[in-house]
Amino acid sequence: MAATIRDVARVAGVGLGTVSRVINNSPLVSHATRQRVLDVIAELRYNPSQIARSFALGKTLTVATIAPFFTRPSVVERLRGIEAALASGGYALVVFNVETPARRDNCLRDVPRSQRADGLLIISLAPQPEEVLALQETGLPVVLIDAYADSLPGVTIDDVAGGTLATEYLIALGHRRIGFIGDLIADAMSFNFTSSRHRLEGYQQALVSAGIPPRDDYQRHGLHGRYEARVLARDLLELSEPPTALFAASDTQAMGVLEAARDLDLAVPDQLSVIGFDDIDVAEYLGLTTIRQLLFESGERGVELLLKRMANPSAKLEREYLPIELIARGTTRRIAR
Amino acid sequence: MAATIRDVARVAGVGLGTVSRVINNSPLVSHATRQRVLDVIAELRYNPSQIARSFALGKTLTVATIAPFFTRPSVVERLRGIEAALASGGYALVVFNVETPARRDNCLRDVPRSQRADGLLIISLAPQPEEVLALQETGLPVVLIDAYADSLPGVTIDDVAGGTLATEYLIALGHRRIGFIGDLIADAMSFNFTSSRHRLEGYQQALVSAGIPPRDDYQRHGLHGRYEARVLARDLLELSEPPTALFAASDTQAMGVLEAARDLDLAVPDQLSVIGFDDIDVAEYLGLTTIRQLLFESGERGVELLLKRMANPSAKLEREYLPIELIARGTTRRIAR
DNA sequence: TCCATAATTGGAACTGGTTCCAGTATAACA
DNA sequence: TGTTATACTGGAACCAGTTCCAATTATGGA
Repeated sequence: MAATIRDVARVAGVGLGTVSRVINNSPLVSHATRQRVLDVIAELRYNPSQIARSFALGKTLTVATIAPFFTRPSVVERLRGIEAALASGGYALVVFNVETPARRDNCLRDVPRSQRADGLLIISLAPQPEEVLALQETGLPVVLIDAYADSLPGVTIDDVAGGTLATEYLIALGHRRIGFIGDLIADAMSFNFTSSRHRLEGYQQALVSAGIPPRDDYQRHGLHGRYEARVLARDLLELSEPPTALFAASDTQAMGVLEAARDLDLAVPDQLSVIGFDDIDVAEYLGLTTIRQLLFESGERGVELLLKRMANPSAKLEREYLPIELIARGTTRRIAR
Repeated sequence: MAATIRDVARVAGVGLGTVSRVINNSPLVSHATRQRVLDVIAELRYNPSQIARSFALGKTLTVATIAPFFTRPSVVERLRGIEAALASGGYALVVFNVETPARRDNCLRDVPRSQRADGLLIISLAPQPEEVLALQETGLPVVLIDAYADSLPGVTIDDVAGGTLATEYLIALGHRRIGFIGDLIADAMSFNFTSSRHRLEGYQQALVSAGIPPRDDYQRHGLHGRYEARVLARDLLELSEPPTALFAASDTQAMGVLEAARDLDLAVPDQLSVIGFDDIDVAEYLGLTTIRQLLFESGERGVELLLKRMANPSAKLEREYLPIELIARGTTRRIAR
């Protein structure tokens, strides 16, 4: 059986409180006593129990993260930022991966309730109003990353502006027939992902502003993934009057578009321009034109907001917008009208 | 203040034990009593405290994972397998990301000690013998994934065989001048990564078996990463007698090789064959020939071993080898002698 | 030398669950 | 009707820390 603080106290011939003070580097212990206690700790190979400690303190020194599809490169990069920021603050990171709507709902309900963590980060999932209420009722500090909900703090980008930026760029290159490939609406609804929807909005706005009527048959939606995007894009590119440019709501989907182009022997960018979103790691490798967002930083900043909120739960609600940037690479080009 | 089990007991007019039994679905409660308690629980919005629960049970219902560079696609995929397997067992996953040798050592020392978790999975890092001892002393069940250490259970592949498989394939295609790109030895040493080293061994063995003397100048090592591999490969390909085929110790590095070939206007596979390792997601997209290993499954199997060990810590040491498989795609071809 | 103050120290009470034993009510049966 | 087995129920003891108050010892100054 592992030694407890009482064993240490007994063997060292001191009181419980003294051992606790030694463990916690309290200055209220004489040098001699501290040394004696430390010796006994080493002798008994005593390790304070984190659980007991958490219990007594009422803190877990842990932050939970709910992330959908945490293998998606963009999510991974955010998680990395989160982990880095937490580790430097002495917090551990518990990760809940969500791959089904049912699990999304369960996690959103149970994780805050379980009091496993002192704070919660939610990535890319926007809680519904009633879920927000339930969250607030638990009193657990929450910060959203890449998602927005009324009365919850968060770190996001302006996805509508991102969609506009991408589309305007294509328009500026002379494209008029511009297609969009994004997440399945129903799917996005059940998870309540919002980014693809907002990017689509931005896309439509840009078209309208340029006097180009958005065409329904140029907008396709499917499960998020390279393969699905490939199928959608192939379909789109086989229209009798196919788009000359495609805007994909994520780089992953843009990769599917590139595959579709390859399938159909369409040269990119000569016959088809492609623009993605996120600027994930492979985008550079592929020479993919895309909208860059600061994924790692979004994690870092989310943690910062969360820690602030944990320190002072009644602090005013902060919401941070990270910048986006067009990264022009080799999958887009100017066309003659 | 949140309600406690005592509040519920008082309001419901029952004993502590009864409430506990209701919470834990014990059959030893009459229907009427159960209902009354459940009503009070709902009324008070009572949520059992996980911490107190853990404390009383002496279990955290949590498993910790130490992973190096958890943004590497191969690591992410293993983590996904781990998370999936844990979630179905009701365990939460705490992740520690290691990106420096110092943090590696800290994590390996502190995580088991802190008793934050009921079990520990270590990915790709092989503990040194003295670290193994320290681990065993804590009594925490440990399973290694993609790593090997004496007297610790683990899930791995045979990396030497993988290196041989890749190299023999290139030899069978007629290549005689075969280069190798792998992790920096010093770097691998300080983290104690072993896979790249073992794949190199397999490579050398295959060459020797085929009567091809391994050449030192055909073996390059650098920090793990696409960019570093690109530089190494460019260097290698500019030798006066360059290799006709390159074996990269990972798909990420193989991507760097492909970039290098592009830099030097070498057509792949016509002028250069490239083979990678892991079969990560993008490998298929790139048409990269590679050695496939079952990453997701390695996480799942690791969890299974761990749970078994947690249930019975004195169970005999199990070590599992997952199969590997050559996936021939478009970056390799037969050459004339 | 004595007293006030500061520096240490000890340990009871507390955190919120689980467990298990003892006690009570109820049902079944002779 | 009494006896006994069975079904429930209550709550003390326990888990291993932290905190804080009271007690003790040391220090400094008059």
